[in-house]
Amino acid sequence: MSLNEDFLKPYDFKDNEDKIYQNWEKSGFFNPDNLPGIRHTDADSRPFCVVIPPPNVTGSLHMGHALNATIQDILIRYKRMKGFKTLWIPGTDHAGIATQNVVEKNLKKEGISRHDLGREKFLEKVWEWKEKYGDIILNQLKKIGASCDWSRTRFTMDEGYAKAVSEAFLHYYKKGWIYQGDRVVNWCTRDATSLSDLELEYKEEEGKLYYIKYPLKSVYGIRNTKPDFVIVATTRPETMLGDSAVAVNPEDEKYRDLIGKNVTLPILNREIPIVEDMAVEKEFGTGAVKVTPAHDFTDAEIGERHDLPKYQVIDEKGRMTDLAGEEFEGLKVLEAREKVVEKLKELGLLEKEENYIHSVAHCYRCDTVIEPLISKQWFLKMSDLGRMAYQAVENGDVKFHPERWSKVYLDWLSKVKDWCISRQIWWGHKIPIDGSTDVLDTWFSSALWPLVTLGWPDKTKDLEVFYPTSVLSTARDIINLWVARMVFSGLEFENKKPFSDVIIHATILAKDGRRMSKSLGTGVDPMGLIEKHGADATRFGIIWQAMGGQDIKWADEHVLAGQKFSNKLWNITRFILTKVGDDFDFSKPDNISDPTSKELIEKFEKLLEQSEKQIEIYEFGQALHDIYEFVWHEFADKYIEYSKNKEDKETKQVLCYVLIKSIKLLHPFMPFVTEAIYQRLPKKDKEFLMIEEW
RNA sequence: GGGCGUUUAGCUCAGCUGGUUAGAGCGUUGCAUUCACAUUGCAAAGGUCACUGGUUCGAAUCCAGUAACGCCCACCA
Repeated sequence: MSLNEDFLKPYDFKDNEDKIYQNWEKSGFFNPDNLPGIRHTDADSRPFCVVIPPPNVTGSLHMGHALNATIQDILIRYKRMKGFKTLWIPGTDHAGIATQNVVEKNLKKEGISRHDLGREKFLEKVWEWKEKYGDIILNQLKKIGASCDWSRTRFTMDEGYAKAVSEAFLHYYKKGWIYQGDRVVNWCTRDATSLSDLELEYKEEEGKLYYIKYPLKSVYGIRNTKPDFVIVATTRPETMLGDSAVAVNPEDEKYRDLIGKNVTLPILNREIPIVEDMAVEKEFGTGAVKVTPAHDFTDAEIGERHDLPKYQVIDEKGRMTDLAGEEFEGLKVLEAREKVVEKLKELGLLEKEENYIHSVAHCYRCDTVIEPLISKQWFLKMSDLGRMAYQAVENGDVKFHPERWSKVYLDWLSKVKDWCISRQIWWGHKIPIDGSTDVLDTWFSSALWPLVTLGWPDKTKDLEVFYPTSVLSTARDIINLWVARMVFSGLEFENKKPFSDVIIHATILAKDGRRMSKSLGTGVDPMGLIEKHGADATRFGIIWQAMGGQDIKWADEHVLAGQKFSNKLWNITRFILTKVGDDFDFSKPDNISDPTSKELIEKFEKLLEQSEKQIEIYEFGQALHDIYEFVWHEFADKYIEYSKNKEDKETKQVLCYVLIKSIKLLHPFMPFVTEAIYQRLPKKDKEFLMIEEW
């Protein structure tokens, strides 16, 4: 027979990948409604459904996305070929603060701030931006071969989503689980919004520990033999202006006699009490601590226990308030710090200062130092929800892979605090109570993702058929931020866990083990790899290195190996087509008489069985290694060489069988080249390898 | 302060429940090009499996401890 002309040169991914993807999309088979019925008797009657962790609309694909997309696509393609009704829902997240920041930054180039525009106009700009750039990342997913059902694409601020979010909020509200409270929150003075604990990034910083003398009221001017001061140590002297007590540990001998007495707060000359509290560490500093209930989390709790007044001395913009006193009002925090220290020196009340390294919270988006301050926020009670989410994993309803990540999840939930769900930004879902200008934390809407993508709160067919979904694959850093919250949302609103298995995939690091990041210049761009080596090769390179969930120190050469492997498959096919000519046989050989052939088939059968097992337990890297080893070194290097001086029908049949089965086996990993090969096989009435039986 | 992970060939990593000469990819060296493929084949070099001690007939693998590196959590002001 004559070969297609393109078979006469090496495999060219550029000639094939885009074309093939378009044909897949045109076929409609990404949509389970169009998929030919369940073809397997062993297929579970349940469909197989995955929701994509929606990437931010601001983003473009990074290596983590590429890994995660490949993992999900492997599962989806494998299950589709196994005959399951298979659905992968794509979409994007509005990513409140992140997106608002990007748009603000763009406006800044034109010299405009969001306040110049006003809320409504600014939001128009954000929507414009979203329409223009929001789909980039989805198109990049197509490039990598992701077989998502694009007709079901969702956005966390689309119409249905807004309805769902408000329904969820009101549901909690009616249950009495949502309340408003004056609380110390993590405040980003740049973004002018509160942040949750999970949105912070701690960094080790060099600071100073200041030892300040607070004059003892009761002995002031009476005796000079005993120390006249209580000395407290602090890294933030400016907050002393908001002090309402000094606290000591009740078991601390040094201060036992002083409990209940008063000291005079220097500078402001306010009289404040000395209280006892277990939260105070005897060993730290002097063992006595200043208490600033409006600007510190621990202090707020101490204040609560002792009914202390709260003096807010720092405002939402990070400037000192009138309560800080005339000479400090209006100063920035750091300016105030300097001035307070100066003043204390003047008064002779600064005992000493020490260099001190401590970790300081920063905004994870804009890197500004967090200012804990008291403000009115909305909270969601976590006691019941937290327990529900905890139990789902504890009793094995939801399983983590690798299992060890369940510990991270359980540890966090076992001491979870109420969730501050309000944010003072503009881009997001408005809190559905009249008069509130706050928006909800982005994760409030993300928590509903598996529900809303299937139609909730409406009782849709999709919800009935596909909920709960099967597997969630995601990164470790959002186990608490996102996974835990989806679990309790699912249980609360549909009475069912949102998914059974959670894959926590590897983190891809730069080759030297550092984080991949744009600013460090350590990032590798997956789109660049696809451009250079093809999507199959990129997927191969990624999965080749993804062994057992271990972190990956990225090594490019495996992508090259993947590209070579594509070409190898191509040439194996070319050889077999040339050899068997019109005798191409798609049936499985039985009663093999030739011992070499028999041995090969036995090995192959074992590989098939083993690969299936490995995919089922999410050991994709190992599966790929084994398949590669067999196809290249058993089949090509040995058997094909052996077959060269054999012309019998049996040998030819074995060649055909192993080839066709191998490209099926590899299709979930390398969908393009395998499809390209399949399309060139002499088979009547064929559609796509994508929907062939595995 | 807690928790977790890693340490095997020059580099990136496999090695499951302990069992013959410890494997792969890339790299290196030698040989082979009218033979499906040079994006190739054949062959070779290269490892006291972090360290110490223990269990065992037998340990890269199990146990205890040490060290180095990395990550996460926590209210040390």
